[in-house]
Amino acid sequence: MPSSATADTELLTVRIAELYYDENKTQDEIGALLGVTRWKVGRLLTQARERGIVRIEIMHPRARRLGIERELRERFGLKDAVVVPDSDDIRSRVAQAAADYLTALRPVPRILGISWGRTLDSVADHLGNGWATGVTVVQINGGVSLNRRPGTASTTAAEIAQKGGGHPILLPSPAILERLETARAISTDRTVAAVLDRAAEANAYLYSAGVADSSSVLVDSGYLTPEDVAELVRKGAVGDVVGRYIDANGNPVDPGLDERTVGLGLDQLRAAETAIFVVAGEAKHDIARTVVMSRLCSIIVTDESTAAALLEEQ
Amino acid sequence: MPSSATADTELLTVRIAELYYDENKTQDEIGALLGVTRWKVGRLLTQARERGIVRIEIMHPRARRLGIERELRERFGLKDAVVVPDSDDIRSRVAQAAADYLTALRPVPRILGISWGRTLDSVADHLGNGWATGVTVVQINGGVSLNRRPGTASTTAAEIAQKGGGHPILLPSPAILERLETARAISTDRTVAAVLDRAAEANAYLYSAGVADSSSVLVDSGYLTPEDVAELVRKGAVGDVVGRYIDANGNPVDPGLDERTVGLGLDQLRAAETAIFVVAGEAKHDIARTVVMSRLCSIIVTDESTAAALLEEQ
DNA sequence: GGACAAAGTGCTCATATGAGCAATTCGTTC
DNA sequence: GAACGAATTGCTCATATGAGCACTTTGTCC
Repeated sequence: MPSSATADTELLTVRIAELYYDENKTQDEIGALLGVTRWKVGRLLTQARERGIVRIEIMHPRARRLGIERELRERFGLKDAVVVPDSDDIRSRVAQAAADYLTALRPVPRILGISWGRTLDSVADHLGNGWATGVTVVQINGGVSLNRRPGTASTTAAEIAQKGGGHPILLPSPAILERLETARAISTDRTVAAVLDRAAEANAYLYSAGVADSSSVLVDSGYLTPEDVAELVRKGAVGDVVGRYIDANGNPVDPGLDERTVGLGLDQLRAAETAIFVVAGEAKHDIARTVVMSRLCSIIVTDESTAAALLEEQ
Repeated sequence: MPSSATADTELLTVRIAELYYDENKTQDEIGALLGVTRWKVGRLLTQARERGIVRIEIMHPRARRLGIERELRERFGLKDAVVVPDSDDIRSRVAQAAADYLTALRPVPRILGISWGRTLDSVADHLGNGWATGVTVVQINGGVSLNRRPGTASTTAAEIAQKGGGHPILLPSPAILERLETARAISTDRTVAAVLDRAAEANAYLYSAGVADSSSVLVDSGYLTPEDVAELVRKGAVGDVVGRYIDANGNPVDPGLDERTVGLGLDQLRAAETAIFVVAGEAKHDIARTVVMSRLCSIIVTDESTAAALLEEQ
């Protein structure tokens, strides 16, 4: 009777698991109690764990998924990856994880380049005081908001700098300019150029990405109209990274627009030793894939389902 | 900064737990990796388990709650207790647990006394072939169904006996008789008396209990009318055990009715070495309490929430 | 029925781990 | 600032545990 033998073993396994994990008896004791050798007890316990009869879970808002992180690192050649288990407040948990990562980053960065947006804001909130000592926080893309949400970009930088015992350097420029000449003029202007030079020297970058649709912060802030974005999408735009719209291959969708965008170039980001990319949420799966595949980041901080989406193809 | 120190420790604990349980690294390795001594790693792991950061669960239909079982044994002086975790099919899981218990019972009973009803039926179904060798299964209370469900009681006994390689002995009598004289006459009748004698000799009893309301099997089978039951409830009936209605103290509610009930007496059950009581479900919390408190059983097989209800009072 | 591969078993031994204890640090109270 | 008790730390040592291996059992194919 093979099936009943299997059932017997399974039942035995369950009893053993209970005695070991709930009653914390020793494998010897269990063996004596149930009439099996302690080696068999040990083997059945291993099986119980492998077969999922015994489930060990780490229940904590700051828990991570190290297994998936390893897969991401290996699959995409990343320097590091941080994956947070799915939950109802992923955005906040991912931001927390990014803040934790930044805090634990060694060597402590002397200059940190950051983008801006809702995600970065949230990371700033989750950072603890003293996360660094005397850090210079430089904006890496134009940050003056044209419409509402005044000062968001600058307060993010200020908060991160202040909590790291340092000071922010703001990029005094719009994100996107209307005319190419203006963009060139502003980029070479002493005050702006100096900031971009500091940005280029940063030891680490921390940035997020936007989705290419009318919900974009760039639309919200008045740099682009919903029609502009629709046009970009037609040309293959997946989303924006530090203000620059890219296609599925990670290249600027619209070279003209790209030239009118003020800030660190994508290639500078690609060349960076430590480029930390923070993404969360279903909507950003596509742009996340693009960023990771086109090697725009060396480190990713994300949620489990985004990570799964990245890993699932072919 | 006390709170931030606490937060740090907690975060460290989470990291340690991940490395230990998910990545199965050794405590040494973890210590080296995170810059703490291996003893601290060990201590934090213990804390993590105690504080519920690490949750170890045994996910299996036949899992049990040994901790609660121990409490039940101690609190009520039971010989044994079997508690199954709550789930959506408690009835079936509890029946399975009872079947498992019976199978593992040593010494293997030569004579088993059983009651009948939905619960017992289910236990019979869950028993495996060869659970005993040559067992005699005796009905301990009258079992002829008056209305529908013909033969239910006898098939239960037959199934248990057959699977145990033995034969059933049926009690050829109604559960409750209308007149006292008939009851006396039938109980002293050779065929019935012989069965009751065997029942009294049983090495173990297995029975369930009914709730005192119109859903009772005794109503269903036509022995009592819904009005009869309503009257009994008025007199304090909580439910029935082997066909006998008892009050909260475990005494017969209606001595007249009790005398007209054919089967093993409650005191015989109380005196038994091995009286296994199987109950499941919210509705039976009260009768379960009564049975346990009035020492009608020496072993209880039940679900977690029933057990919790038993344990919760003062 | 015999031969062979696969799975399972009992064991040795190196290693990982928890209990228990002395030394230290920390936080409080005077 | 001194004195005290409580918590925390690093450690020793006994014990629990898993890896690896020879041996046995089981199942399968000819």
